[in-house]
Amino acid sequence: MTEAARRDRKRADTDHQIRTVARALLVDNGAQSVTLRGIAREIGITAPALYRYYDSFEDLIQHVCADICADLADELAAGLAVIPEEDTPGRVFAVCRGFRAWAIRHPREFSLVFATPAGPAATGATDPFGRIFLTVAGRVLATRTLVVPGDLDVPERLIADLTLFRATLLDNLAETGVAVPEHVFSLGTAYTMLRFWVRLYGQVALEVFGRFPFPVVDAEPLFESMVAELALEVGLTPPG
Amino acid sequence: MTEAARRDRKRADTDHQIRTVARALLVDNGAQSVTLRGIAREIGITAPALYRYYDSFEDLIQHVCADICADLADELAAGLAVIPEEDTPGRVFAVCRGFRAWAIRHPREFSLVFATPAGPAATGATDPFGRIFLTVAGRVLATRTLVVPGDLDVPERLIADLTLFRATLLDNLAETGVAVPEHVFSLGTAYTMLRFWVRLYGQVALEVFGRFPFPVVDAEPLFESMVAELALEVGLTPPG
DNA sequence: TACGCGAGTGAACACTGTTTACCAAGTAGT
DNA sequence: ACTACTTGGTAAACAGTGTTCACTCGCGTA
Repeated sequence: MTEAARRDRKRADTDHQIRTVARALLVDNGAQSVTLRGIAREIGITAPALYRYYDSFEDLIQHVCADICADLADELAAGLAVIPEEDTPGRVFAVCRGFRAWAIRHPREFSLVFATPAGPAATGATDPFGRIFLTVAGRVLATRTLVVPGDLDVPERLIADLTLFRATLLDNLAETGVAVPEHVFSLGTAYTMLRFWVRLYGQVALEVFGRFPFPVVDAEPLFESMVAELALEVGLTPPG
Repeated sequence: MTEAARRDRKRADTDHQIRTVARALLVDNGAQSVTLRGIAREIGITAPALYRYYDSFEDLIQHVCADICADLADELAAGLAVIPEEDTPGRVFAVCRGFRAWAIRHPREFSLVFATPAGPAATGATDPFGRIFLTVAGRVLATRTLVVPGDLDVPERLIADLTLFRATLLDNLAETGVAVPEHVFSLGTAYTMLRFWVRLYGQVALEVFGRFPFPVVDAEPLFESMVAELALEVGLTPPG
């Protein structure tokens, strides 16, 4: 029994090593240098051995994506831990700034995770980053100090999707141990989170991909002004 | 002399054919199926011959990107041509909706062009899509019926970049024959355009990539509400 | 002790982008 | 008209890719 456990641990060990090496290759030498043979060579085995751990190359990098998302989640959570729970504006800003800072510090990981068209299957709750954003932002908004549009103000045609979104959110929060009374999480709250995400993603992706319609020399004030405007709209007083 | 012209035309012909076939492969069989040998096979030549037309594979798809952007620009321009010049709200909505419609109709082209991290060199005015957005949106905003923040209201740290942006814009407009008095194109206008672009790109990219934090069943009302909100903020009365 | 399972290997297959040497055709120069 | 040169194209090769198949070798269990 202990023997089987040891064997399993060793397998999990090299499995972890595989993904670690893959990520190292990605950050050091770019996405097109992460290859089966390259990974295998780096850990001292041969390429076909990797098929004992993953069904295909695609399968491997999908798991690498999951790892990356987990790290991003950890970093956001760590940044959030420093800020008192009552300071909702501070927490919101921490998440936004943390996301941008991570994206800038890890542009290749960001590209891999966020610029790869995900099949319709990945849009569910299993989506790695979905959990991050849902959990982190959900915790913040659970303190319900936001000024959000009332349920009657959200566009009628959005109700169906927003209801689904809220359900996903509450499920995810409950799963991580945060119980949120359903009545404090209005459809307006869900709508606000969605708008947050659209602008945050747009701003960060444009900056990382260099797709602003002109050569921006310093994107930070642009980002700061956007998040300040965003916070203002939802009734958060930005910290000085 | 006519002989040389014929030769040049033939060369331009096959050159055009190359990019056309490359795009067809992209659209029909996905990005990973556009390959030098595949393209060559489709037009009845062999792979190394393509090097008479492009320096490398990367060079080729870069030109394909340019073609794609040109088509997008044409489509936006065509949609804009139907709407009278005085109807600024209609024109703004046409651009936004046209961009989304094109992205949904051509998801693979969209991914190729907008989800590929562009080196710092491509962020200049030579960037293919930069010209589109700049030109199209610039023409619209040249009618100056927008309610934009005054120059004194734009965040101080943004002035440098916004000034550069405005200069790029005016240059580009002048280049396409639209002369805009500099005083009607305030920094606030440039700022507004940037905010427009961030949200539009974020929304469309999230939809095409399937990266919303929950499985959206009908993204259109989400898009419509976003663009309506956006228009409202800049003082445009949305059409019924 | 023999069995079986599982990690790992080596060779092969069908690809990929890219380079080199070569070739045929047509233009240009004298 | 007869060279000389450019131009578009080819065949072969090279290094590398994901993937498969047959085959080991070692370890845990019956």
